[in-house]
Amino acid sequence: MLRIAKLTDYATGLMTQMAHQPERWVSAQQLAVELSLPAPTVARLLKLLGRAGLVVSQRGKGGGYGLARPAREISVAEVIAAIEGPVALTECALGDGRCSLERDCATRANWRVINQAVQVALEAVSLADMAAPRLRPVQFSSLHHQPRKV
Amino acid sequence: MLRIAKLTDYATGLMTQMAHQPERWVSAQQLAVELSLPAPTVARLLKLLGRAGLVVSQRGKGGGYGLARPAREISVAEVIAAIEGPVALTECALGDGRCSLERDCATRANWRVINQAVQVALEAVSLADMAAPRLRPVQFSSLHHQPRKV
DNA sequence: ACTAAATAGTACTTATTCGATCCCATATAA
DNA sequence: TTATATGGGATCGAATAAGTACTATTTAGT
Ligand code: FES
Ligand code: FES
Repeated sequence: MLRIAKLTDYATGLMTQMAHQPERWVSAQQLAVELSLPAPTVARLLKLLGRAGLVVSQRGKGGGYGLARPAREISVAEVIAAIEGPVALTECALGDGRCSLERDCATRANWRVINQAVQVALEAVSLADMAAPRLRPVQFSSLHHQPRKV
Repeated sequence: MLRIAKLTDYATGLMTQMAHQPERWVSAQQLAVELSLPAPTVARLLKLLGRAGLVVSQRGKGGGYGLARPAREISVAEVIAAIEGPVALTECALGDGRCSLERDCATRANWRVINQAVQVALEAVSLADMAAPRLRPVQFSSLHHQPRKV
């Protein structure tokens, strides 16, 4: 189904929620309650996001998390990458071409191009877009393939 | 890491291989040997692809599989959909909005847009492209993110 | 008619990943 | 000093993916 992991979905939800309330230092507990997610999972995710540099944290009483940058400057691609690692639709797409089954491995080069296309699509959407009531349909004018019947 | 399933990777390999040799009726056995994949798995995949209408089959001696349409008219998006189902990065992206946690579920609408963006990116690449020695970098001229008002 | 070769369909088992939880250390405001 | 919060890691069960096995059906050739 070309799914992102559920944890990644949670993470985007957390980030979007933080984008809504720019008052610094929202606690993991509070976010868990607001999104009805298991608290330990939320805590773990925020740690990951912190390590990736997407959120900043303040320890101790009254502490919590906040977006490291303005919501407009954080893309969903970054959030996904923070949780699942870089976009790599296939195993061989990231280098170490161990599987030299294909003729000269043109396949790998082609997958790289596809990866980049998806990457660009995900970079085009920021957290501010996600927090907005409705994301404007992405403008894909030149990328049109002929419509296909089901 | 935003991976497609390994089986899906196999499937695209199978389709690409068939695009290389347009002589009809390549057997599952032969494809398994050519791609160094386990034969039963290849057989199962080809059945799925057949059910999806992407390959046609001929039973009996001398039979096998072949592309249902010219390679240029089959996109990788279709192959992925045949194995993994429709592109749905998140659970709620496809309807049945059970999780009404978000405010009016703007999130779902936004994920739909992202899904479509990825979908279009995958539709832009055909099997003929994959079979070609090198895929032309996808033309993403119009997909630039521009600041917008709220 | 018989046989070999191939797909069609399904059920089963194993491996891997995902998701959730727990524990303890560290920092900080009150 | 204490309550509260993050930082880091280890662990466990569930869900999913991947591989395997078996039987039935179709078809070309002899
Ligand atoms: S490196 Fe993956 S197909 Fe060649
Ligand atoms: S339906 Fe999924 S977030 Fe609302």
